[in-house]
Amino acid sequence: MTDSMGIRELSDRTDVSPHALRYYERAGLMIDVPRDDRGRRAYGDEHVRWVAFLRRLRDAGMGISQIREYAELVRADGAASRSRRLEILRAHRDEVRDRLARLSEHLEVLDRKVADGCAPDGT
Amino acid sequence: MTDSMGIRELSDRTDVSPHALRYYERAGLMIDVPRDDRGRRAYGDEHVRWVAFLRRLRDAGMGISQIREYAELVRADGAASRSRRLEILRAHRDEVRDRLARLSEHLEVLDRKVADGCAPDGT
DNA sequence: GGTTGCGTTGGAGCGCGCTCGAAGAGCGAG
DNA sequence: CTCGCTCTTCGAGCGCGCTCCAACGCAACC
Repeated sequence: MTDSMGIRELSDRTDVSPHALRYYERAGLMIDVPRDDRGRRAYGDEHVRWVAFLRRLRDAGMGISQIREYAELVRADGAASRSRRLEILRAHRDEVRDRLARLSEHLEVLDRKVADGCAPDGT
Repeated sequence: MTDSMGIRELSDRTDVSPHALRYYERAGLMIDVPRDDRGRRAYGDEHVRWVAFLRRLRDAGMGISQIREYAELVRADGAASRSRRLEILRAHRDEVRDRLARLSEHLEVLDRKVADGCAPDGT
């Protein structure tokens, strides 16, 4: 009854490749990953949650370096950094809003072009 | 009364760098760009429209190679390729719709986290 | 003892979309 | 004649986010 999992299992549970998981660690997105007596990564459920969160930020377009910043805040200061972390999240949320707006404008234009059968010159 | 413009002017009008404009040409996104007697690119208004369209597709997430495919259809077949071109546009529009849906889900989650003040573990 | 299997590390490579630099041509102005 | 300007081509370089390899370690199984 180990309650910890190897890299393969975390990979399976998060749908993130072992290569990418090691990369995230090197890149500072996962700090202080525990090891077993043989030096192998030994993850717990909290890592499943963290990777899911991390992927969410990535999919929302946040860059690796900013996620690292966030991860370091969590690691170093915990609760004390909460307001700074919220600020990061809020700022990124605003960015996502903007991208959403621009993207739906693109969608509109595309829809119109498709509906019109496109201009004669292809534009 | 030249009615044609150099690369700098097209750049200014489209907000795309001269380097990028040359790159687009090399990449097959702009075909048969006319030259003046000194071998310099001589663009017309149709190029302004084409670059704007091209940037629209890029901003909507279409890859260079697919835009090239589209450009080649316009060039080679003109009106005859219209249905195939519409198909490409329609397919990409559907992709944009999907990305829009996923992005707004990310926005929702982010909004919720920000509103909740985030989970204690930073996720 | 050999092989299989799962893990480790460091570092190279890749695909994308530009971006930039070097070297040079052709023109007008001073 | 030289300077400065804008343009040309070719090819290298870059930032991002992985992705993959080579070489090795260690335990278990036949």
